[in-house]
Amino acid sequence: MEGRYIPENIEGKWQKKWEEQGTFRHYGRERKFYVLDMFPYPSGAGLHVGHPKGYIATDVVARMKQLQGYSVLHPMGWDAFGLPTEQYAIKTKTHPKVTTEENIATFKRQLGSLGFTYDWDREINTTDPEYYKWTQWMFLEMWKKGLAFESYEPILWCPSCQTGLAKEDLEGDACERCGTIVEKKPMRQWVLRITDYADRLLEGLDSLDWPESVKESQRNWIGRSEGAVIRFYIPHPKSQSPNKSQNTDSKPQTEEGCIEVFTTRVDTLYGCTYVVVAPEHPFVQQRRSDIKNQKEVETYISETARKTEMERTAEGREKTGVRLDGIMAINPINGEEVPVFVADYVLGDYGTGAVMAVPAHDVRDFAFAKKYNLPVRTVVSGLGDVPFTDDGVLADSADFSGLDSEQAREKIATRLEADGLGKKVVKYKLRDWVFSRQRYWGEPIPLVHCEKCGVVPVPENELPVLLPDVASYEPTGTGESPLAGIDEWVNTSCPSCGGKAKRETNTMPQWAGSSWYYLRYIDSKNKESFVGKELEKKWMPVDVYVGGAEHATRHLIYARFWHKFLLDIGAVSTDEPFKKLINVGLILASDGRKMSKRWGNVVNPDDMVGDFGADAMRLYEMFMGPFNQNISWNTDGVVGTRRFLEKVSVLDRKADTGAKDAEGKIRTLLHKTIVKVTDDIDSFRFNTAVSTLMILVNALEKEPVLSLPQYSIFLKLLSPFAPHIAEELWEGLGNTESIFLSSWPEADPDFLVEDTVKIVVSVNGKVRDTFEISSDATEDDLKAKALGSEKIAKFLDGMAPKRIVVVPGKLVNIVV
RNA sequence: GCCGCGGUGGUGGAAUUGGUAGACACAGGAGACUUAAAAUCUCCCGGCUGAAAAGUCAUGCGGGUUCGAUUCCCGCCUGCGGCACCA
Repeated sequence: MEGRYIPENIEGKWQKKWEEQGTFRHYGRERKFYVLDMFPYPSGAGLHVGHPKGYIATDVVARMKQLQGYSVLHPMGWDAFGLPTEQYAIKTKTHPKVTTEENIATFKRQLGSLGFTYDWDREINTTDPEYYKWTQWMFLEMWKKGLAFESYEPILWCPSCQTGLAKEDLEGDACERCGTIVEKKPMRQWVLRITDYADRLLEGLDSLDWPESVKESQRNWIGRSEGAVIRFYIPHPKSQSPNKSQNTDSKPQTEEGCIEVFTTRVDTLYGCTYVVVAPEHPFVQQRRSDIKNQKEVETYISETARKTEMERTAEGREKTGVRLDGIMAINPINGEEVPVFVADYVLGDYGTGAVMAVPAHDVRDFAFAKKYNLPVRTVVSGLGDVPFTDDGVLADSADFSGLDSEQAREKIATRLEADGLGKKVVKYKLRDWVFSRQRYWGEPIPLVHCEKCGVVPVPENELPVLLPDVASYEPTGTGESPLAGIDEWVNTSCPSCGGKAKRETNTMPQWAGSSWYYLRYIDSKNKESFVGKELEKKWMPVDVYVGGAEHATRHLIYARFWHKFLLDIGAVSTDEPFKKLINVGLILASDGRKMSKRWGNVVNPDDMVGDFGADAMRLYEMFMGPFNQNISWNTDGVVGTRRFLEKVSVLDRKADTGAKDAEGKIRTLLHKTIVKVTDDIDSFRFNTAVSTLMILVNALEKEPVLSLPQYSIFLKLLSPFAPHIAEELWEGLGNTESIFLSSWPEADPDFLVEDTVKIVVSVNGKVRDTFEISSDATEDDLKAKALGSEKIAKFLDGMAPKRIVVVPGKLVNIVV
C-alpha cells in the first residue's frame, strides 16, 4: 500500500545516524540535566519487555530536555559483579568475565533496537579493573578514616550461598537471593560504619524529592528512637550500698555491678516492676556466681541460641524467660528493688540488650508479667485499657506526678543525668554494613595482613588489586573465598615492612560498585581520579533517577552513605547524589504474575520491535498506565499505538507549504497540547501525554490542510516518544538537521484562550442543560441564558430559584 | 500492631485549589468497502426503565460538610508495600 509505515525501514537508519553524528552529545550548553537509570545486572536471560520501561521514560525526558536546550547526560552501564554469573561459571566452567561480555552484548543490542540516546562512550562496567580500581580506592579511604573495620561478631550466613550477608540482604529471615533461612555464624569480616551516618541519612531525606513510600522505608530502616539509657545498680548479695559517685561516667554499655537499659518511655520509670536482659547479654556471665539458679538460667540461654531468629521473634509467640534468683536491681529513681529476668523477647543487638519492664504501659512486658505473676503498676493515666501505651498524665510518680508524659520524660531524664544514673540517647535499628563476601566474583578487598604490621593497605599506585583467575569458582564453605586457595596470589610481601604477608581474600558485596557509579559516568575515562572536580561540580547532583522500588533500603541507602563519605573527604561537592527519584512500576505478564522463564509468560522486546516497531513499543509502555504503577502486559495495546503511528504517518500528506496557520479551536488545541505534554513529561505522567497527542492527531486528521509550522510543532511533541518516525517525517519536510537539534515548542498564552466556552446548567447540582457562549460573557449573561433555557424551565416547574451560583467559564447552578 | 500508597465500566486507565464521572486506548457489537479475508472507515458500547425522547442509580461501604463531592471531613471494609517482641 502506498505510503505505508514500515518501521524497519527507518529505525535502524536513524539509530545509526544519531550515533554517528553524536546527536545526543551536546555537552557544552549552559544548563545541564543529568537523567539516570539504575544500571542493570546483565543476566543471561536478556531483557523482557518490563526492563525497558524505565529506560524509555528517561529517554523521553532526555530527548525533551535536549530540545529545551539543556546539555543532557544520559549514560548506561553494567552492574556486573554478583552471584548469578558466578553460579553460571560454577555450572559451565565458563569464566564470569566471558559470560558477562556476552550478556552485555545482548543487552546492548536489545537496548539499541529501542533507539535510546545513551552516550556509549561513557559506558561503565563494575567488573572492569579500571572501574573497580576506584571502588577499592574508596574502600581504602574508608579504612583510613576508621570507617571500615574488622569484626568478629557473629554475622548472618547463608548456608546455601556460603557467604556472609548484610541485614539488608535478607527477606524476613531468609537469604534474599536463594530463600534459604540464614544462620548466625561467628567469623571475621569487614564492616562499614554506616551507623555513624544514621542521623545524616535520616535528616537528608527531608530535602529529597523522592516518593514518600521510599523515604518512609528508609526512615523505618534507619529506625531512630529517642530515649534514655538508665542504669540499674545490682548490689552484690552482701554489700548492699549502691555507690552513686562511682557511676558518674555512664556510657551506654554494661559494666559489672549494674545493668543499663534503654527505653523511650522514661516517663514510665516508676512503673518498672522488673528488669529483663537478653540471653546474649554479658551480665549473666559476669555475675554467674551470684545467680542461685545458674543451671536453669544457662539451660534457657543455650536453648534460645538454638532457635532461629524467626522462631524467636514470631509474633504472638508465648513469652518465656527465667528469673535470676539472688539478683535484684535497684530502680535509680526511687531506690526500689526489682527482680531481674533473662528472656528472649528482649533482643541482644538492639539498644543495650536490656529493658526495664513496665507491664502497665507495654504490651510485651504486660504479657510476660501476666504469665509470671509479676506486679502491674499504673503510673500513666489516660483513656484506654491496660496495658495503656499512649502518653498520658503521670500518677504515683513522686514529685513527677501530674506532669504529662512528654514533660516527664524530659524532667526524669534530667534528674537521672544529674545523678549520673542515666543519659538521654538516640538509638537506631540500622546496623553496620557487613561488607565482605566469601565468594569469587566481586572486587578484592585491597588489604594485606602482615605478621608484623597487622592490616596494611595496598598502596594507591598498586591499585587495582586484580581479581585473579581460579581453577574453581566454588565457595570453599570454610568461610573463606575461593581466592584463599591461590597461594601465589595470597602470599605477598608487606607494603610497609617488606616481610611475609597474606592478601585479604574476602571480596566486596555486589552493592559496592553501584554505590558510586553515577559519578564515574561524568568522567569515565579519567585516570587521575574517579571523577574530575570541575566536571563533578558541573553535573551533580543527578536531576532525575529512575528505578525499581525494591532498591529503597539497599542500594539507595548504601549510595547515599557512600556519597556522604565522599563529601566528607572532599571528593564530591554535593551532600545528596539523587535530587529526584522516580519509581518505575513493574510490567507483569498478562496472567498478572511476574514475567519469568519459570512461568513461561515472558514477552521479549525483540519480538515486539519486530512485529510493531520500536516507536509503537515505546509509546505503548508509556501509555499503558501511571508510570510508577504495576500493570499487566497486553500485546493488543501495542496494536493500538501502532495504529496511532499509522495515522501519524499519513498526516504529512496534509502538510502544505502554502497553508496558513489554522486558527480557532484547532490552534487552541495545539497550544494546549504543548502545555500538557511538556508538563506531563516533566512530572512523569507519560500516559496522559500520549493520550493528549492522540486527541490532537484525531483532530488534525479532520483538517483539510496543515501549515508547516503547526505540523512541525506536533512532530516535536511526538518526537521524544516516537523518535524514529518523528525524525523521518521531519526530514521529509526538507529539514537537514536532526529534529532533536531544533527547539521544543512553547505555547503562546494568547492562543490558549478559547473564543467560546461550554457552560453547564444544573438544577440542584444535577446537570440539565449546556450552552456555548463567548468567553468574555458576564455573570449576568450566563444567568440570563441559563434561565432562558426551555429545558431548565421544565425543571423549575414555575418555582422561583432560591439561589443561583455562577462559576464564570464553567457553570450555572440553580437552587430551588 | 505502626507507617506509606491505592480501591472508578468487560479491560488498562482519565478527571481533584470541589464544578458535565468514564478522556484516550483495548476488547466487544452493528454497518460500509471487498469475490472473500485482512487492513481501513462510520456508528454503538457503565447498570436499570424506555421504541425513543428522557429518567434514574452509579467512582469499595456507611455517615457528614456543601448550591454541588471520585475530589474535603469522620467511621469502617479491602488490596499492595515498608517496619515489626526495636523497648
